[in-house]
Amino acid sequence: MAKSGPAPTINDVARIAGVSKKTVSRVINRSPLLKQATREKVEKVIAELGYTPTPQARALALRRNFLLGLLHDNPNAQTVLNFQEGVLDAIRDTEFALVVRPVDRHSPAMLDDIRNFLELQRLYGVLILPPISENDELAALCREMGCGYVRMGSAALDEAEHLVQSNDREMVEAVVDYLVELGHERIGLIEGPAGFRSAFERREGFLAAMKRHGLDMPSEALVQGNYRFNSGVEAAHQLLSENPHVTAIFASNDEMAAGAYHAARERGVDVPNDLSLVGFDDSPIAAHIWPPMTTVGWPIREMAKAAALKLVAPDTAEAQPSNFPARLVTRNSVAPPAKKI
Amino acid sequence: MAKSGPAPTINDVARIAGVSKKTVSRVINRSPLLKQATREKVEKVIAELGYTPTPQARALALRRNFLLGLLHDNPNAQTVLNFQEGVLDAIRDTEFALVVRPVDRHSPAMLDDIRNFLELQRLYGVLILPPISENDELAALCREMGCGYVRMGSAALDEAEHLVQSNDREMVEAVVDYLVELGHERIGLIEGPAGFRSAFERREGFLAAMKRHGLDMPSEALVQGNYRFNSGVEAAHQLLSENPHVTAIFASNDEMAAGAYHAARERGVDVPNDLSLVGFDDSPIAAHIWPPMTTVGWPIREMAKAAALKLVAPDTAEAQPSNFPARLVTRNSVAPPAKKI
DNA sequence: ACGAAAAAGGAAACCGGTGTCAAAACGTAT
DNA sequence: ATACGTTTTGACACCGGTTTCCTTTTTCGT
Repeated sequence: MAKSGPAPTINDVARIAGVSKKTVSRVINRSPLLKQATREKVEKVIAELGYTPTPQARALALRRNFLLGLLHDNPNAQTVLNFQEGVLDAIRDTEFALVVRPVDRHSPAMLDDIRNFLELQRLYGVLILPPISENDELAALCREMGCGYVRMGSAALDEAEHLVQSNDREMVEAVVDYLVELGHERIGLIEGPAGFRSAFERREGFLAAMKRHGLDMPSEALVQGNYRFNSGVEAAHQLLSENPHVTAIFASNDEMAAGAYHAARERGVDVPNDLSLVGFDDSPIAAHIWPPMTTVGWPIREMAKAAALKLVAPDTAEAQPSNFPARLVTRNSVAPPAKKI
Repeated sequence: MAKSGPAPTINDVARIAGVSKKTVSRVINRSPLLKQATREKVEKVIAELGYTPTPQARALALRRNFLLGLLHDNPNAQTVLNFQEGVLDAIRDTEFALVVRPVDRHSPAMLDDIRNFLELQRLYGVLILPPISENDELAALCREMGCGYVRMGSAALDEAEHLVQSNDREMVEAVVDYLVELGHERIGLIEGPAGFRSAFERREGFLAAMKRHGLDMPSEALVQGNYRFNSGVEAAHQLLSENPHVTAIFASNDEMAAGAYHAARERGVDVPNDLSLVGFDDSPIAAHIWPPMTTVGWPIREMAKAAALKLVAPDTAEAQPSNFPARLVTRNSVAPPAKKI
């Protein structure tokens, strides 16, 4: 375990073991056409020297590197971090590493920034998180740059082969079923911003379920937010002003649902007794708010792992599911409606 | 803007410009000993071809790569993400990239994992976030591996030259001053776990300020948590049971303060009228909880940027501050105490 | 106009791995 | 013992940059 001086190279190993570089390379790469005795001899030297091949030399020789990129626009910090962990699960004990790249989807220079980034780093592949995963120009850019990619999505996008998808729509339907089962009939919706696939899917799921149950859905019971806390506050105020009889509200994500808590408190309406609230995402705020929020949770980490495997080991990835069922996380923000008015 | 086929290399540029590789290399590296005419000729070809040198070849030739690592143990998702953004601010438009590595500080294999990681990736340097930045063995490991590092800390650690530090202690004193000014005299403390430098500093700051104001600090008014939400709930229950006269509680971080909200609600005590609560960190939960929490906020992003510059551009970093003043973020979880009992 | 010093540019080796292809070693049939 | 087909190994070029060192060109004083 000599530990100082420059790190040993393949040449050192070859010289000491009395074989050629190529043979050492074969040992490293588990080539099957090696005599057992030779392999062991070389492995012994490798162990003694503590030799590790450098990824940069391999990258050069193989004309590809071992870097995965994560492109995201921070919809939710905990989600992003969980995602990072999931990717790490997939590439742990491999030579791959994960480089992160937050981007600003509101910047007109976003695509150019990403182009420069890809040009400079020559990544093996990138994982793209919603909402920018919905950007088709970005996907086209990756293809043009010869960079592998996986788009995480909340619905079927066009490039099915690159997508790890999920089933937002049916989950929202399940939420409505659950509320209806408890007796709710007047349910409000705080939807997400226009242009977001997830917002679209969640709204459609909601509307479909309401229709299926033969429930009335007046247009004032649908208010749009932008996925942020403050918009949830405003949307809930508006919704409750215009629809005082609403007994439950579904918000397209937890941030906005938390905003609705806030608005309810300001109006003196009690959650869950006067008003049931359901969010979506199971972000940490859902567990920490009072009363703890009923929401829909994703196995984000598992999805991230599958997405990363799709890039780095497409063969094993085929054995992985490409659809990850979410589940309803029931906590205490939902109760049967108070008696009818 | 021809965009297909393999990316152009330095050889292509040299051939087309009619110069040698070395001359192209000189242009790229802004060598001063070039004739203006030659430089322009080469630059023109570079622009036409859209040539970008690959970092992996440079990495090999220069015997160092352009990867910064982020070692963290997710104390707070938003903090980690802000930190990532700050690092990106520092390395944007450079050839550096940021690779992330969540670790598990409770795993006995943590150091070995990190050793393997550093050995494999040969990073240019790593940024270490609290709480694992307090691990001296980890710092020693980095030194042994010849890997640059910066430890983010909430207090003066031994290796001053590697640290971007902050002033927890005085900030906590400011919190106490603020509470005392409002008339609070019986103030409880929920401190962080043993072994955390930040927890230590915050407790010492608290105790010093109490003493300075001549205020009594019975030992039952100090309860220990572990920086997590649930521990805050339990600690607050214990504290309020044993000290019913306490009018304010300072918790060493926002998560635990949020837990204290939860406990207060369970006990039917109103925040802030019956009990003032102050947290530390200004994490998103502080803004989203009801009523919004008064807390202490760090300029995390700026600190991250400074830390990254310290690694990649030590000279410019010297011009940067190494101490970043936090500020008290006053929201609505603090009120003057109810009339004395 | 000439020679010397300085400036500019190029040839070849090198960084640490991998691919190609031929040579060496080995086993077996004749 | 010889010939032949496999298996195992090595020599050498190459990936795309940088470095060292040397040659060519330019500049300048006299």
